[in-house]
Amino acid sequence: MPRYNPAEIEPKWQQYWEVNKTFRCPDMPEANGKGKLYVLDMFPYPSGAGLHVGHPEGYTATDIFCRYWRMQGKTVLHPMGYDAFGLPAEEYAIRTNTPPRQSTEANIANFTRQLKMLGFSYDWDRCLATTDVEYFRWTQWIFLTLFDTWYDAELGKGRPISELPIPSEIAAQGTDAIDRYRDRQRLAYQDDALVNWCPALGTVLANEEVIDGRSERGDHPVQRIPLRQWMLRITAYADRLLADLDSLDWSPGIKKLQADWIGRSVGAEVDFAVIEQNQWTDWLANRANGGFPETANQDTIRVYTTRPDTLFGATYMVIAPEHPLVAKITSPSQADQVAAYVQTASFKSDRDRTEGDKKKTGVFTGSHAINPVTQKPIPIWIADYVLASYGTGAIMAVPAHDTRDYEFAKTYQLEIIQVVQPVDATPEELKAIADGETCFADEGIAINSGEFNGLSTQVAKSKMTHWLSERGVGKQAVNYKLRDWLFSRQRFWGEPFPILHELDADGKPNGKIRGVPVKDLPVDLPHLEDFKPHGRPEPPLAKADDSWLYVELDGKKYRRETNTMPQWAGSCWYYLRFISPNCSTAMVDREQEAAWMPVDLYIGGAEHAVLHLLYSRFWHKVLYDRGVVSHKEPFQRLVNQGMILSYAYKDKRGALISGDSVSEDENGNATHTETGESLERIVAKMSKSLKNVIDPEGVVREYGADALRLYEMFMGPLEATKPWSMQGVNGVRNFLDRVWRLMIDSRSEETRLLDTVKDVATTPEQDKMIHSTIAAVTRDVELLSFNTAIARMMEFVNFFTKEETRPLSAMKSLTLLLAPFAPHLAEELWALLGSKDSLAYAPWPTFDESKMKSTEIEVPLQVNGKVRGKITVAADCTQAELELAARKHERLSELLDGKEIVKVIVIPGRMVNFVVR
RNA sequence: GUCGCUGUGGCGAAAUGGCAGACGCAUUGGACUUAAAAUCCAAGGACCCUUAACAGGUCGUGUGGGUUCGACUCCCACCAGCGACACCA
Repeated sequence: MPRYNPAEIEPKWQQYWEVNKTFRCPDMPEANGKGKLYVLDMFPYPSGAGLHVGHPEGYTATDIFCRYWRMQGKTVLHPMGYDAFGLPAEEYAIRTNTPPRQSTEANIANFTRQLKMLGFSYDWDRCLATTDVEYFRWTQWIFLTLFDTWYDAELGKGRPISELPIPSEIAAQGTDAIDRYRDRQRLAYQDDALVNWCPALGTVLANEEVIDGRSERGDHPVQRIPLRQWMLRITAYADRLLADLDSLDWSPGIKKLQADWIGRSVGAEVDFAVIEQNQWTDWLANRANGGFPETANQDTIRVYTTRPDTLFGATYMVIAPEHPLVAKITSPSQADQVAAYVQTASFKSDRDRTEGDKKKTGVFTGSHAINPVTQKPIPIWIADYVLASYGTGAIMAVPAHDTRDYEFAKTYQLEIIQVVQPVDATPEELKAIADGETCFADEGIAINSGEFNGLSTQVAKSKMTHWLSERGVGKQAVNYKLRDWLFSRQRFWGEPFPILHELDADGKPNGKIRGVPVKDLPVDLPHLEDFKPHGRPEPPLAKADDSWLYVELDGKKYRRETNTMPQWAGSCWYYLRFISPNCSTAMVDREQEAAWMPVDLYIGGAEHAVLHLLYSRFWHKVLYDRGVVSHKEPFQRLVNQGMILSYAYKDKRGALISGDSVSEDENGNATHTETGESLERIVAKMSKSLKNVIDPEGVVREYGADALRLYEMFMGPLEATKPWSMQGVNGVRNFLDRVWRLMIDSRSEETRLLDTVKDVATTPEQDKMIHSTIAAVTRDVELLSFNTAIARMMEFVNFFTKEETRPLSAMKSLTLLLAPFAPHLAEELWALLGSKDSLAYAPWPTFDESKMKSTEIEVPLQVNGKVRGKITVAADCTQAELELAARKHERLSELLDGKEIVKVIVIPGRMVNFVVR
């Protein structure tokens, strides 16, 4: 009667673990254990929809890893929490006019219930949410630290703002000037930025949250408007964020993604004088004395180029429509055209600028600048293919050697001069380039470039840069695609900034700001009556009561900052809080931080490959510079789980059919169960619109949590994208049933071991199976190759199912191997096999290699690489013996008869190959 | 457009230079059963030849080429699917 019944044993063991605090992690790693292991999942956003089958994929992988290493004697830190600020909760609040905290807490409770149902071995006592006031107290504290830090480029290190050297001319202007100077240097600073304002969402968005001119969330249009915003100076850390990637155990793909996002390039800044040609000699002489200025003067346009070697080919210039010199250099005759163009560009979203046929547009300013090497005047154009936010917002255009400039020059009939010659090109290609019929953007040999002729691109670059800097006209420069991080949001449901704006006698901000004193943290969110956005880019917190909004401190009146932080803020440092979640004196306990960091294994989806990881690394480095943490990098090893897809079905009209009204025949042809119409099967992301969402809770109800866990791991490699199949779940459930029946008498009335499970010695053949399975599962778990580990356990079970007697020791080994994968079933069997305690800390089985080997092995015999026979020989057979045995093989000797044997390859224990003619 | 990942039976996959398809699903056959379910056992890449049977042969890991005694695996070129980025000078 007693069949394997997960509905009964799973809640039982979950309760056991909870009551006994089986997975509570000590404050510090065990002194006499085998070391610490910090394994982290990317914590979820607790959406109202509950758990998705994608969540348990990574969580099961880390859980198996943790349970395995606990059994191997490591002290394991394995926490879980919630990234709970964010737009959906606020949108729900706006719809229902209930505080977001309410729905957030309900969602968290639901997520926790669902996660516990899957039997993960988290230390739930460490659970936290980014929305906990005691958590964001420290998020605000970190912001104050960023606010209190400037980046010392010479030392390559963030330092307290009090240590910032004040230039004497600033100091001479008094304390207000000093304050303004300091505010400009802080890692957290305010700037009038062109922001992505999304009217539909009522907020500005980070560049990364805008996709093709539309919001990533909700797909609403986004406009660019100037607004005073908080920025974080992540660009100061660009070099370190790039260089320290080397030390990390991440996949090359993710590293490359990060490196490309940072986008470091080395080139030169060059000044082009916007003057008449007859003023050139004076200008140059002036530069030769004064050198290359820190910032460009009013009469020059500074450009950034990665190809200074092509300067002789710079036949025109382009500045961005937002460039500060636009008004100054526009000639009266061009003023109308320029104004119209600039206005059109400002209304264009990024999508309009980049999408479509990408035909380049622009307008002539009427002014010219002097090319510093040819000393000839070249026209200055305005075009939106030049971005204000990269480099200097201006370029020298070299149409012969840059595809964008080439397109533009062709459109407006601008001059094209070839200055680089390809090294290997056909005469036709050479002619096309020389005639301006083709653009050549690669490296080659300099031509038409005066004294630089004949130099390779690499040499010409450095010689040209040197030439320019000697004359004070240019210098070597490094640029990054990475921009400073736009950190403020005009939303309610986020961390308030711990910043106060000083007010003058009239109650107007006077431009001075200060941080909220640390002792006054946290700054909690105010109570709001109304959550509806008002459609202006002014934050909802501005609607708070005066009692919250206005503060008096040291005799001065202040108004609170009303922006809130983006969702990234809380997730930037949660891995640190898990180490000492209740520490009330610091964001993380110093000693515990040093003991547990870095995170040894971090698993999550690839969608966070760039932003979350980059932002976290940035904060971590600032905290490192300020002595809060002891390691340069937070996440030593990173693994991205693959996406789980699902089958969806379309009928002939393309309409989507729900999976439960589809039947498939043995060839995978799908038909509609009601109409009999044949359907097309596609594999796609799970979505409501495709009617192909799998609900993990339903799977647990029908098959059990152990089956769900096992299936998610058995589907394929962790990092691969793979489609969900309910039949596959049934398959692994079947395996768990077989494990149960291997040991448990399913015909008895009460749950008890089978009579065939006996405490007897194992046979050599059984030993071979036992030890090779232990060896394989151990290796596979360490490599995160869970699908193959499960396959090996299946082979083990298939083998012992056929054995008349099942030695108790073998059954115990299997139970322990299975424990990380299917912990509920394993605990139940472990108890039935006679143990009183949980197996969570039972020693992992060990293997003996000498018991894994057979005495005899079968070796394939090949002729010219084709298998023509097999022989069975002793496992330790030598090369000579093996060859001799092969020659004696009946069929082989027939085939070899009369042939000339050119060569014999003998690999002992593997194969024999005769090469004949 | 650029970069990255992937391509192996009806399906999910395994094997990273040495017997392709472990393991699982689905399928088929058998045992058990009055019967069914469940369970247990077994078969299976395609094609060909021969057969009562054992056996034997050819082809086969997206396509085309190459390296090698030997290639799913390494190299070159291409095709397809998925994903990311996308005027970054």
